[in-house]
Amino acid sequence: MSSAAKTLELLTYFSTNWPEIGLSQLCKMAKRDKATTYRHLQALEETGLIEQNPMTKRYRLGPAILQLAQTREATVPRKLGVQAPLFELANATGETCHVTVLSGTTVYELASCDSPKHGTRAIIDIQTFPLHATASGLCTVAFGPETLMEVALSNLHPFTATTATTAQDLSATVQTIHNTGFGRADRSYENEVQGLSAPIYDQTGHLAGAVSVASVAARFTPELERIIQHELMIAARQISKNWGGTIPAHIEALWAKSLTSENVLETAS
Amino acid sequence: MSSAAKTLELLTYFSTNWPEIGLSQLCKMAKRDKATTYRHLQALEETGLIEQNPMTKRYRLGPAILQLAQTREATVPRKLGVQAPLFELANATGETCHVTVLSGTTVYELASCDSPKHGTRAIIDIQTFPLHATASGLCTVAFGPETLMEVALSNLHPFTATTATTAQDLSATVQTIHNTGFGRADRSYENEVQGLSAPIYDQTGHLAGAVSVASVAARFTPELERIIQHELMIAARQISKNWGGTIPAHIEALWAKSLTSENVLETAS
DNA sequence: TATTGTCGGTTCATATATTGAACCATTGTT
DNA sequence: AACAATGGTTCAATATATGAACCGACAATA
Repeated sequence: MSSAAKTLELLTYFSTNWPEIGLSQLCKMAKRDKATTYRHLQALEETGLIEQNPMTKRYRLGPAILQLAQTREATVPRKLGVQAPLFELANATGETCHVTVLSGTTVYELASCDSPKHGTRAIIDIQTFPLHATASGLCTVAFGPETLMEVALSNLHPFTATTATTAQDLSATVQTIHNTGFGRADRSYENEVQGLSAPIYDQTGHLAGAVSVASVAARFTPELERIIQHELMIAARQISKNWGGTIPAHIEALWAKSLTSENVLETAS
Repeated sequence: MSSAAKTLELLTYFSTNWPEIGLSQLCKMAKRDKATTYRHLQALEETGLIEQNPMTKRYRLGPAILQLAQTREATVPRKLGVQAPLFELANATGETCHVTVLSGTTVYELASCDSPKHGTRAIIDIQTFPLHATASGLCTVAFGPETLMEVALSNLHPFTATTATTAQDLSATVQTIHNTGFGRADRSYENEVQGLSAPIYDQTGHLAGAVSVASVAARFTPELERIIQHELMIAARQISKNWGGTIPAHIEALWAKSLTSENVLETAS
């Protein structure tokens, strides 16, 4: 491990819960020598990536980070951070994929990508996704701010025969998503479309949107579902990373459980 | 210079104007060896501070920066970044000091600090500063968004005999500020108060607010003015730095000119 | 199609910069 | 007053960074 890498690694110990760290503390955390760590901190301080609180003598993240973040934001907009993972997802699943973002109480489409694999494709041509009927919308309701449920309930337009049109229906659907970690819309928006989705997080630590796969219902099988879920996890992790966030531990846990239980199911059948 | 410092220095070459840099390019800019620079970039990439655009093979700032910025913002709010420099300023000048921020078209007080030096102090007890009558307000009009001038013109309330009450007056006052780099309010808000101020910038590169000193007019002398200006420069630079910004070159140039010309004036007299 | 220049990336002997145990000075606690 | 933290420093030992030369890939040029 290079000296530079060791130095940079120190940055990862600063967080909202642990914003200021003293020299000795940091040594314990990073399991490093004091002299070494001190010099590393010096290097970080020179660049303004950290600064020393003159009162407490402890170190905290510095102002230079704000500038860098500014140019990162200006340079790599969200849409750009989505392209590659979405393309991968479309290729791996052979289906049409979307990324949606939550803005206020509305779920907008940010980007989409068709797979060239099949002749028939699910074609979703909308700019805002209904909360109660699409995989993206449901996923957003499930993992987004709680007020979204009210908004969803206020418009339960029945797109198909299976659209959730009562509070009970919707609540049950969302509950399932809470248990599995994946949004699921079973022909509830268009008759021949089966949707699956996963939540995306950004640097705020809150849900920022969802990534989803729209399959043609006719060729939807449990096996395909498992493949899609697997690829959704990858895409959701990557997009979250590109947006400066990470998938929260409880969602990762749901995914892990979700996959193993299905394997059990499969091996049992 | 430590290897870590060299590595970190590479980050400074990324900017909004130059968001993506190839290996060879970066070597030229930093005047470093290719192998070395490559390894440094690797270290930065491991931490997510930079990433490589897979299409162009060039490097750009990475998503980890967003997370760090998030915790920096959560950890060190603006008000905290002001305290130390403001305290210094109050001590050095012996006067009452303020920091104001521009939000929309309003200038709010963010923090203030009294010097214990004098028995008589300028006491400014307002939460929003009039644009046309206070040093902070005028400074904000001069260096902030251009629409502010219209807002200022829409309310030329005459606080004192010297308050600018016509478009011509205001325009002339602002012009002076454009020439000197310092806001100046000559008994124009309160009869016994002489205000001086300097602009503050944040990570967006735009004016974020102003730092000002309110002197008791009775003891205001050219010499004190020079001292205050000098201390204002220091405070404005430091606060800007703490907010992730820097004083733009053209303002620094004004300040440099402003000070030398006054020195000439003084030595000539 | 051969030539040239440039790109990102790699190798390896050299030597330089990093390392950490021990040490010091301060501060706060018992 | 002794003690146990803290942040910070020193210096010999050595692990680590360095850069000239090299490679393969690509693009422009002739």
